[in-house]
Amino acid sequence: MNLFAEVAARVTAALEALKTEGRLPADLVLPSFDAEPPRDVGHGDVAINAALVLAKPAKMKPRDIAEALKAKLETAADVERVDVAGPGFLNITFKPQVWQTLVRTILQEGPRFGAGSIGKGEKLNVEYVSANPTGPMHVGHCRGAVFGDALANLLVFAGYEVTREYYINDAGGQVNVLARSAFLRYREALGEDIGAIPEGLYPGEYLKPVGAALAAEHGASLREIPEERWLPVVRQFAISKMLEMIKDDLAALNITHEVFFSEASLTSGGQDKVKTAIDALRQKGLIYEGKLEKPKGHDDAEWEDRLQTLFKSTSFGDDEDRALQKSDGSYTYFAGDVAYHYDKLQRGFRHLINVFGADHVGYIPRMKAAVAALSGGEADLDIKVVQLVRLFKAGEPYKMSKRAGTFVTLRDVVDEVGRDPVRYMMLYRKNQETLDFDFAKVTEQSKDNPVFYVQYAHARAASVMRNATEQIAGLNLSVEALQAADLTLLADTGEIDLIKRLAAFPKLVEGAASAHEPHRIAFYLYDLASALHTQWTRGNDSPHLRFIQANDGVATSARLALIAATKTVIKSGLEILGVEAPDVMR
RNA sequence: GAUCCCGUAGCUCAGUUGGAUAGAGCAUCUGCCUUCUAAGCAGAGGGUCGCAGGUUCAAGUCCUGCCGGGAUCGCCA
Repeated sequence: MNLFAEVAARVTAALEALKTEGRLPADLVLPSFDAEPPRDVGHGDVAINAALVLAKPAKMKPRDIAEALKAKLETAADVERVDVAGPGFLNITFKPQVWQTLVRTILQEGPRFGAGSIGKGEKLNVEYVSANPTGPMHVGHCRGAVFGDALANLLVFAGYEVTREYYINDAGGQVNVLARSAFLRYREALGEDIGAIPEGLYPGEYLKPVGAALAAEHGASLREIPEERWLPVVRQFAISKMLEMIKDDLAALNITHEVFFSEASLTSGGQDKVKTAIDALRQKGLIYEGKLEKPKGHDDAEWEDRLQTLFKSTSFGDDEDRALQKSDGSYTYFAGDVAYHYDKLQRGFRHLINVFGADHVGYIPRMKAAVAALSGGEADLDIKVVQLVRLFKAGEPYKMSKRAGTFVTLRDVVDEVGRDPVRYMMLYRKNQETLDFDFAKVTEQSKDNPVFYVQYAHARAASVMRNATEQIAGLNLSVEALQAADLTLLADTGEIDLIKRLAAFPKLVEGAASAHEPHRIAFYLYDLASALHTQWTRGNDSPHLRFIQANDGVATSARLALIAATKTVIKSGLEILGVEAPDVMR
């Protein structure tokens, strides 16, 4: 149930009535308007701008429309009063029972409160992480992984049928580098002195077990054959080991994908899905052989004109057309990605979301162009870019070098600070904003770290429920009993304020889901936790406001109904973020 | 040279798709533990929303041009 959507429906009905009464032009097309919580508490419970947006098309003064609407809206039984304010806002103030009833609604709907608002069960694909299978996940991957996962959770909650995918880049040159690097470790495992790792190969220690496993499985036999024979074997072996490791790393963050899609599979087993996709584009007249112009900033000496197969992405807003085949005829990375997205479309997805790192921003226009071309404009692709994570240790920048193999792995971070703080911190920022991640601060279990603040609110709610049953004999805290509580006793301003924040949850979820912005949930939870802590402390100062009234089981039941509702919403929000909602703090 | 992201309180950042008097945390100052968990709460000070135009009933939010910081830029992935 969404209170604000309900009010919007009332306004629409009132406007229709005014049209049939001839007080608004009968042919008036109603523009979209908002019914939302006002920022200023002095402006009632719901602010409606309908009169303002209608003024021009209806050729009437906004305040006249507002007055007419006011007369319609203020007759509702649950409305305390309607004010026309400012240039023509309608401010509705509800009677307290609206808020009291909302507590019951939340208890009835439980974890479904706020869910299912916009997805309508439509299929939606979220592709995220997609790190190269050449080594362990480092902390740079972490943000995209957490963001994608929380976004997927959010969209599931909003009612989409979501598939989480990981695109494995197992077809390019870098997996051959991986294979040669693993082969070196294999020779090392056989007792050879391999010396320093040559330039251009991966130096990381994580390949040692792969080498050892190869030695255990193949003995010395691989060493006896030429590279063109051992390379595919070692490559396949190393990739699967790397994927195992990556899946373990993701599991440490509670992240799982339903589909791992192999780039190499596009052109294996006698098929060529890349060609199929290019042919589909060719049929639309979007493929040609040509040369690309030299980019402006390019060094003149190195430039050389080459004839390539190009996709006319400029027809879809890209700056230049993009190469699908290299001059030697092999496919570009982009060509494989085109084929992969063609495959997504053929699997019936019309809503696609890709999560990219900041280093891939230049790739966005061509990807959108490809999806627009392949789907004939039927599918939407949203590409979310997560900006860089800058590591700090106690305020000092924390340097890492990928070349020396001394990068901070995702696992290092999770082991050091824990899964919940990592996830919350990664989400407590807009995705387009660069993120400073300070080990010292995140490890600090202080108010500085919002995850503890929010989790503490949940634990505090659980604690109050536990204490109540101990202090009041025979108190029934089942959901059914709490629903039956006399909720008209919830009349304190702090209690009403807390309920109003709960009431905002469904609309907030809707906005976050349609904007693909999970961070809004994280910030909302902080506010909600704050409202609970506030009311708690008011009870410290004024004992009659405490949730538990040892001599009054009736009042206690009503307040615990509110606590239970708050606990439910905090838990729903934390589940979207993939963060635990503990009943006890350690 | 071009594209994308960012610019809001001393610092780190929100700002509900254009709403009314721009918010929170940290830091500073003043209070609250005999208490349902002080891992908490209340209050004060702190602003030319980078700059300049434009769009309209209304702009931190949309458009244009600058300034500053970051990322990216033919066949890598």
